[in-house]
Parts: sequence; C-alpha cells; structure tokens
Amino acid sequence: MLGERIRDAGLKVTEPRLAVMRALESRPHADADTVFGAVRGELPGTSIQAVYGVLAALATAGLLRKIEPAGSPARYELRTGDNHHHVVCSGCGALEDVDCVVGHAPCLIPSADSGFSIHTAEVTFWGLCPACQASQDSH
Amino acid sequence: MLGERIRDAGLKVTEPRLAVMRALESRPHADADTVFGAVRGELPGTSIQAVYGVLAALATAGLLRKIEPAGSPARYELRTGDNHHHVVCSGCGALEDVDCVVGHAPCLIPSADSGFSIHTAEVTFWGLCPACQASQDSH
DNA sequence: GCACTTGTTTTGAGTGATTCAAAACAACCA
DNA sequence: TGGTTGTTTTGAATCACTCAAAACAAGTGC
Repeated sequence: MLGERIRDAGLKVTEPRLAVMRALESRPHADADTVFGAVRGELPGTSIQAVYGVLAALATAGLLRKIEPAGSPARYELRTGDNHHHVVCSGCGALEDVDCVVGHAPCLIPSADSGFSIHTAEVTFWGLCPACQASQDSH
Repeated sequence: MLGERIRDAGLKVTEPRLAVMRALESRPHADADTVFGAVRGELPGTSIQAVYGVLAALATAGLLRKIEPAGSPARYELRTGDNHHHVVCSGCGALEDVDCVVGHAPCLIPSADSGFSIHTAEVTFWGLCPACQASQDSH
C-alpha cells in the first residue's frame, strides 16, 4: 500500500523510501535525523544523504510535507493536501497539528497582494506546550 | 532619533547599531549579509559577527523583527508591533508586507490548541512575484 | 573632565543542517 | 534477462549562524 502510493506518484519503490514513510507513520513531525535513526534501525547501511534525498523526492511528489519552523531543523509529515496548520512550542520546539480555524480560509486571502499570484497560505502558531508551561510555573 | 530609540530600549548607543538601523530603514526585509554590506559601506571594519549581535540585540529589545522564511536566510525589518504578515516569492525569495487581512485576527485563534498557551500567530503567503510570473509565462 | 563598570565589538574558530557530485547500484520496462 | 534510467552510496563542501575570549568604548558617578 505504501508501495502503491509511491509508484502512483511516478517514483520507483525502494526500501529506503518505504522505510522513510513507515518511520513517518509512527513519528509525525519527525526531523531528518529522527527519520534517519528510525530507518537505520530497520535498514542499516542507509545513509543520511539518502534520507534527505528520499524526503525531497517524496515531498516533490506530494507524498509528504516539509515543515520548516524558525529555529529548528525541518520536520516532515505524511498528512498532505488538507492545508492544516501547526502550533510550535517556543520552549522545546514540540509541534502539533491545528485544523484550519474558521472551517475554511477567510484568513487565506490577503487584502493587498502586491501583484503576487498566491498559491499557498501558511499559518503557524507559537506558544508553550503543557510541559514547558509547567516547568515555567515552577520557576 | 534612532539613538533615542536605542537608548530608550535600555541599550547603549553605538555606531554599529545606528548603522544597522539606518541600513534597514532603506532596505526593508534585508538579510544579515545585505545589512552587513550596507554597514560596512559607512563603517568599514565592522564584523559580520557584530552585525549578527546587533540584530539579535535589537530584536530582543523589540526594535526590529526577525523573519525566517523557509529556504532563505533570516530577514529583518523595523516595522514591529503591528503583527502584519508577509508574502514570499517561491521563485526568487522576494518578500513583501501584507496587512492583516480581515482587519483583526479571526484566523489567529485556533480551534483546538492541544493545551498550548499561544502567544503569536504568524501568517505567511507564498506565491510568485510579478517578475517571476513574467519569466514563467515566457517559458 | 576622568576613571570605572558593564555592555559591545573584534578576532578567531567551530557547528549543525543541508547540499553537491561522481561512481556504484537496483527498479522496472521491454 | 538485459538495458535504461532513476536511486543510493561515498566523500566532500557550503551556508548561515553561534560561541568564546580578549580588546574596547558608552555611559555612570565622582
């Protein structure tokens, strides 16, 4: 099934690609290094460059989405195509999904676009996760 | 006047700091390297580390805002405190201001916050700037 | 005005995340 | 089963930025 999705996207089905997708299934929002660790577990000998290559290929194919929050390495998720948003913890970098607020994008149409033809709107919330709130209170 | 703003923020007024602010006045959304180039023009001998230090100090003091769009070096702007947003050109990285859409943030309150205490909402639009649209059409 | 304290900048080096390139390799088609 | 084309490995490099110690200078109080 993962294999089909990869093939349907016009890509060759390889072990590293399957391993990366499997890693992201159980680790949403993992960064490249975390994915690398997971992949290396079941497929030793895989290089970090291969992981970057796979992530880039799958992202281009639309099978995964790359998230690049300020101040932390890029994160990857399999949930694509529904333009949901994210909350990032400014304390520890924890990242969670946030479903689009008002149902659908009133906020996704800028008033003046400076002549740009806009294709995406990205919303990121910043805050403190429960754990970081707790450690801040006791301080 | 720039000096006063710096002093009022509790910082010492120095030439590098004045030069950085002047550079950003005429170059909104410049990156560190661009600022460095401008500063070096009027104050040779300034180091790039000083520029990074100044930018960090002024950002912490609230005198400037750091913008970190995916895929390009951090950009800096003097326009702070009004939580406006940005459009980024996915072709060339050009960046422009976008005033907040619906007047005030309906989109800035997520439906479910996963227990995070949110302090900021950031909206980034991605699209093609007029120049990149043109070069794409003729292609 | 002058010394002093504290915050800044310089100088020099290092790091993390990611990318580039060439050669070895393996999917998939015929 | 062979050939072609896309992938991965191996090895190296780059970019943007940070760290640390020493030299220096703003701004305070005398």
